[in-house]
Amino acid sequence: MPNRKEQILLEKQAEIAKAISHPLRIAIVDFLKDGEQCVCDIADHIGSERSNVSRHLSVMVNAGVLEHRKEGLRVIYKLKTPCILKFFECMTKCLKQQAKDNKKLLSAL
Amino acid sequence: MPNRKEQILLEKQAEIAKAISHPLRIAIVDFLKDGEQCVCDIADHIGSERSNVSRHLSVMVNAGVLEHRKEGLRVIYKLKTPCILKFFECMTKCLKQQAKDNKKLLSAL
DNA sequence: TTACTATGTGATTACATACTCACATAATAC
DNA sequence: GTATTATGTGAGTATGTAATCACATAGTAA
Repeated sequence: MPNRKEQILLEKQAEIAKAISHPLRIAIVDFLKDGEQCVCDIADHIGSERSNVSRHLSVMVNAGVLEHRKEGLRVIYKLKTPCILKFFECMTKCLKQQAKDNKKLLSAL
Repeated sequence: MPNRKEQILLEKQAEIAKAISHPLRIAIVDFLKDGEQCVCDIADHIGSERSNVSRHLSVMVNAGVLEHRKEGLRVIYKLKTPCILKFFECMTKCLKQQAKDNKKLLSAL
């Protein structure tokens, strides 16, 4: 039974996790780790409609994962906090652990 | 345009992120960081119906975030990979960064 | 056996999300 | 001015999710 403050923290944390809980959004963040990009290049890279990509990007901006600025016709998006990349290291670690467990299970059969 | 292998990796990563992208699930993981717990104690602690908690737990088990074992009448859940806790450090860092940005913005007005 | 407890699941409802298409807006070039 | 390009958004649809209730199952105890 969390109190009001804890509840807000939980919701904020959930919002960040939710912001990257989609394959396209993970691909976008991974693409942006090498530097900022415009919507059109992001869309080309991940292979999805620009309107769809635009929506995914705004979700991540609202969660505080990305930031953007206008530059002529283009809108440039980039990672807001470098620590978001640590998520990916964590997830890769978790997946490796899972793979190891599966292997162990498999060889035990 | 990711290939098949990359696509699977993206989906797995998204599944892990999705597994903790809910306030109750974050509260559960946070509760379990101090040790394994049964469903009833988890439900009591986070203040939600057992049936609901049971479903949240199974989502996290399926994503490989938690594991469980039976002990008499109880089913005991615990964190599968300790690295999942690093998620929380990352998220807290991101939130602190956001708070700092907001403060800066506020004082600039 | 019966009674009780812990857990999980089917069915339902309400709500959220992802995607596509068409269109609006804003900046640029001519 | 018109044309073009990049981006974002409203509407619609299809799908997914969370929560609740009722019930089934499995283990325990008497």
